[in-house]
Amino acid sequence: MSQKIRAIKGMEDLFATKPVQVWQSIEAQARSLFERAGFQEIRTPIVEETALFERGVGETTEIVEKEMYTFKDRNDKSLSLRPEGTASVVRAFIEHFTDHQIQEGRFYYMGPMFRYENPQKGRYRQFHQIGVECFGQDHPGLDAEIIFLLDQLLRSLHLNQFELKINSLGSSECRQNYLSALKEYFTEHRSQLAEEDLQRLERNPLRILDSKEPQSQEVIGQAPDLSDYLSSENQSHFLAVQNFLKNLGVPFQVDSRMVRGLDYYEKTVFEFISTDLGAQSAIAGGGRYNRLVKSLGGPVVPAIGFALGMERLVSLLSADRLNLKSLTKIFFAALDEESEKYFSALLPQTRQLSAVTQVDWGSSSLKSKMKRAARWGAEWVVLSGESEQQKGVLILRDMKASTQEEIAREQLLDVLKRISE
RNA sequence: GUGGGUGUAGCUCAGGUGGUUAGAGCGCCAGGUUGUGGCCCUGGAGGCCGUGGGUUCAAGUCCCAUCACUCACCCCA
Repeated sequence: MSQKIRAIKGMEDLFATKPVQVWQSIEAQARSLFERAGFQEIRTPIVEETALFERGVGETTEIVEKEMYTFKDRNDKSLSLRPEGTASVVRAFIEHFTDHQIQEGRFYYMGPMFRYENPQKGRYRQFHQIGVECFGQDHPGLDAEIIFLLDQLLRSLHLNQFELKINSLGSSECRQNYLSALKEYFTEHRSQLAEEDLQRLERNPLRILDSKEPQSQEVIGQAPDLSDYLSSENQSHFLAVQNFLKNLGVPFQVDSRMVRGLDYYEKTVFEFISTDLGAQSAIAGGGRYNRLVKSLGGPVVPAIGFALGMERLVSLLSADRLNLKSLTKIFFAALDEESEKYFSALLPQTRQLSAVTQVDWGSSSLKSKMKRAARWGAEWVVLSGESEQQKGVLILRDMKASTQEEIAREQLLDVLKRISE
């Protein structure tokens, strides 16, 4: 036997009926909500020039430094599979929309993203995101509207057990000031920090704030607070966001230690987390990125967006709460060739029914046909063999009740229509 | 990249301190029941015990390596 080819590590086939239905219903719900909020779908390529992500996501981020699927094409150009959605949407926005007088746009997307990481619960190399990007305004009301949209989506899916954390990172100047203050503070107290965190001190002091090292907690607790370094304009923006959220009835917690891993965020950032998701607690996250459009070569256009992790969300949703509707299953069992031809000729009409219909081709025994019907989950079996042929009738079996009746051929479609409602 | 756990039948898993022909449940196939699924009974197929090497008279079992899966760190959705 030749070597079995398997799916790539961290990439999954999704095929079982129930999970697929859950995905479909999430996607449908998202579309419906987003469209009503004035967003239009955008589908960008999965592959982009590597430089887009380097400049967009940030060259020193974890994602770009060691998690990208990067390769050369036949022309020796460096390409990468997208590790996230925002950079591509911004690129497309600059390419197609910024020549208008009004530089605005509301977009949503859904699709696979790729990061070369070691897989674990809630983390994959190919994973799927649903995201939203909104260009053109820097208003706290919009920040709240975007958060509300995401909150609404999660609630409409009957997701329980999640909470919203928000924070403001301030503008880049505020952040610079804060960063140096933070660095100074941790350097002073370096003896009390854990080994791990000493390394972070060099690379990215912000990360020490959400360190889980027990040893460091005390120092972290007394570290300078980002909120003290926000400019008054940023402070009032953040307060306004909170007030708008209250108006909208969206519960939230301010977490002044929350920092996010992508470089482009500033001002409002937020994260939806779940307590019963294992170590990967973030279901969705996002924030404002007012300078990204410009730094990718576009005009100055403020923007805000979020991304939602499909796999994580799906793992939290129980299929029965989504009340997935399933169609009646009708199985056609033909016992001779004449009956096969008859069922075949019937297909154009049976496919009009709001039912799942399946013809069992081939000359296996009735017993094995019945077995197949049961295994498939058929609720009804339409049976035809030689004697039915001669009498011009069919047998309709109710699999659940284990009863059956003879019906005239002419009545079949009416009867099927009735049972599939 | 680092650490832990697990790899035995299609699936879920048993197989003290090495010992002769590797098991169970479920599933699958056939028959009991000639044209009727589930329940029951009988029978059957299906295993290089992840892979490679080593120790031993003897390895599913011990040792080393390697691969895969999985959880966790890091980071993120």
